[in-house]
Amino acid sequence: MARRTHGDRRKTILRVAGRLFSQRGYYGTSIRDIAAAIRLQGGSLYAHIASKEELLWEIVDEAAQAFLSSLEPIVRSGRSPVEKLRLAVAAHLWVVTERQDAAVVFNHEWKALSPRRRADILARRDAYEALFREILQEGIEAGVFRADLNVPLITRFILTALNGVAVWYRPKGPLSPEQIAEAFTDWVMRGLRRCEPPETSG
Amino acid sequence: MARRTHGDRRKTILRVAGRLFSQRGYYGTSIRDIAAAIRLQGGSLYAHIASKEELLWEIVDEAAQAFLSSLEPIVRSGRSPVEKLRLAVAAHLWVVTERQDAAVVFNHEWKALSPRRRADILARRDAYEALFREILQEGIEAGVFRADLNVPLITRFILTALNGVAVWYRPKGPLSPEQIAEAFTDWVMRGLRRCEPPETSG
DNA sequence: CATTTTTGCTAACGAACGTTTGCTTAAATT
DNA sequence: AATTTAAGCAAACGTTCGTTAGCAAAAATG
Repeated sequence: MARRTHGDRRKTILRVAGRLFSQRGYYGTSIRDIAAAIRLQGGSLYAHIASKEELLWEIVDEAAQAFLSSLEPIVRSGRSPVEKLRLAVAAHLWVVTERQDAAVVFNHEWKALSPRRRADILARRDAYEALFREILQEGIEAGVFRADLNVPLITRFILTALNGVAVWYRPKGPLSPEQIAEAFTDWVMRGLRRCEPPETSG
Repeated sequence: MARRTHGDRRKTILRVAGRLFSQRGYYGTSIRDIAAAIRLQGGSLYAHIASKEELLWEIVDEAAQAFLSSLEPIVRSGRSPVEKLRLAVAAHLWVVTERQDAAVVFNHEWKALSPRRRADILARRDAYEALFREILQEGIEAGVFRADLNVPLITRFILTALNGVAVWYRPKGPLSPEQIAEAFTDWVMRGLRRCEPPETSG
């Protein structure tokens, strides 16, 4: 059976820290806040963690991994640009809704990291954005997306709008991640595609 | 001539506080940080301000005013929905680029306000969003925008993408606010409009 | 020029911060 | 049952926080 309690506490701490960091920010959350949320004394956390920044790092690092590892196979697949974009949007929204706190912290609190770790996260954020740009670029070169798109700019618009979902999404709200993905894809795609007569009637 | 220095110092403090709050966040910026940036001692600021939160409030309140007062006349004008949306996007981006720090602080640091002030800001933020929704709704009812748009959702996407510009925009960068507005409007509008043959040649 | 007001300094306040220490209890291992 | 290991507490460390008090220089006002 191995051990039961060991590591569980640590995961609880990480989960609670993620929630508080996402709600109040890194500097707005104290070690004692995190401890109190699981009915511990502040100092007791240090039996499980090395430092407050380590907590932030683990949350942000895990989010970076989640984003990158979900997008890479899509970009590398042999699908069409349109299909790639559709999947990429869905994948991004999957991470954003399934790991909401980590996504918010990843997007808003990376500045609180040490310079070395901040640089690491920024590099991976850039790599992610570059993968997204690749899809748009490919679509342009394949002639399915309009050639006059400002790819870096539009990519940023898309990613910003998608990341914003992490801030307002509520699992018990009226919209499922799939519905959000569909509405977003549907709307975004129209802005990208070259003008063609509609395929369906209506 | 009235007084020369009076009020200047205060405005300087507000400007510097806005910059630091936007770069490091409210909790990540200390009174001594702000003071040091204008070569003063921490305590000296209190000859000009009542509290740190007052600084945050003035920045956020001013931004709220700027956003609302720039959008209201557009929504109330007799223009077409398409023209209203174009102007609204341009106005939003004008505020966001011209008062960049305040816009970032308005979007990211309002949580640090006292409950009463936070509620005030949230109400005005909601009012702003409602004005934006009105434009989309009007466009649907006029038959120029697609009827199947999820208006609250798309409005959120648009505003989030626009607010994101406040984070990455650089006045000395390659893109002017006007270029950003044009690319954005151009792209967004295609996702909203009902399919029609283009009116203009080219 | 005298005086009031503004501006800034130094020093300190009490509170909260992240973190460490030493001790105790509980759990797991032999 | 004895012993090692893990988990948590209470208290304190040194630092930084927002803010205040008392005093000095500078500027504006009469």
